[in-house]
Amino acid sequence: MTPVTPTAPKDLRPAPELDDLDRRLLTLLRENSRMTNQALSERLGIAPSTCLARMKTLQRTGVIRRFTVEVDPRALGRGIEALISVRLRAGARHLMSSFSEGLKEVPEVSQFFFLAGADDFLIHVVARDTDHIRQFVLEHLSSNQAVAATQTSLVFEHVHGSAEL
Amino acid sequence: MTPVTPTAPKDLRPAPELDDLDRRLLTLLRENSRMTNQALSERLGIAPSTCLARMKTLQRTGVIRRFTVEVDPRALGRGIEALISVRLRAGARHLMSSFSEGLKEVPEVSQFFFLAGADDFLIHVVARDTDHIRQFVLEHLSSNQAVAATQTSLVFEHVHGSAEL
DNA sequence: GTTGAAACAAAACATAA
DNA sequence: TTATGTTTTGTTTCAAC
Repeated sequence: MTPVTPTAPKDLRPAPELDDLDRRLLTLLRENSRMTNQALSERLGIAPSTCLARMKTLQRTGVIRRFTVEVDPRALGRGIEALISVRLRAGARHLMSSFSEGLKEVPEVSQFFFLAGADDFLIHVVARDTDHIRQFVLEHLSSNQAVAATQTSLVFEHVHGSAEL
Repeated sequence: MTPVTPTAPKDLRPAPELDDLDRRLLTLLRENSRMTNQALSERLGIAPSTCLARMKTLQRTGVIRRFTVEVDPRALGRGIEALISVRLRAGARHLMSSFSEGLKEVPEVSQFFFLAGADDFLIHVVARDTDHIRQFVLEHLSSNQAVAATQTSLVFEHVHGSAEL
């Protein structure tokens, strides 16, 4: 029996218990991850040393995966986005793992999902224009022996959730 | 004629020209947005003051939308993800805007896309378990008069792209 | 657009409570 | 967890290039 997840298995370490303070800290960091430790501690009403200790624990235990930045795709000359659902040939599932590793490094790929259901995965791509998307599909999907079918939907708007944790 | 995008229109300000230095700076920040200005300037081979000036410009012009953090959903007791595609009733398109605003504030909603194509949008939700997802669909989608149909796919794995800019 | 130097602020760490 | 002290490191401004 092969595992369900196609790429490197993740730790199944039980989720560390987060208290209300942790959640408020994560909420603040989600809004602005460059806030200084001091500013964070003030907003939380705790000592800077405590705040720092919390943050380190959150990083060490993997609750915080990384601090990152959201970039406007248009600024990078990537004004168009698409979602591409992909179905693999029945006999080609074992190729998903290597396929996944390759995809991750393709500049147009913003994120992708492995799915349970009719389609095997869904790729979110960010590109210059529709020709660029077509080229992506031809080069990285259609030409792949493992791919049975693809379906591309252009994205009118992409919204990130902003709810509290 | 109503606009295509259902939520607040975005600036159509032309993308500011980014040079190689800007792109390298963004790449570094994407890997770790809490790197100090000094460390960033060293990696780029420029003075700290120059690095700071670049970063401020990127923020001011909207190239950098926000500094944020990626949190492991499992740590929040949200161990399961799903993608839900939604088709609206033909006469209900005018409700998309208010629908969108509401969705953004629902804690389970990680992101969503407005689409051109057969489906009207696609919602990425993060939940405790499958019951939680079912409850989300019932409460926020099926019960909505504007929704004609939904289709839920569970996510086995969610991968973020890590290609250079 | 870039720089270095100076003044200021914060981080990191240890320690003791 | 906090408060405090010390040392090291980083931020920010600005005049000058």
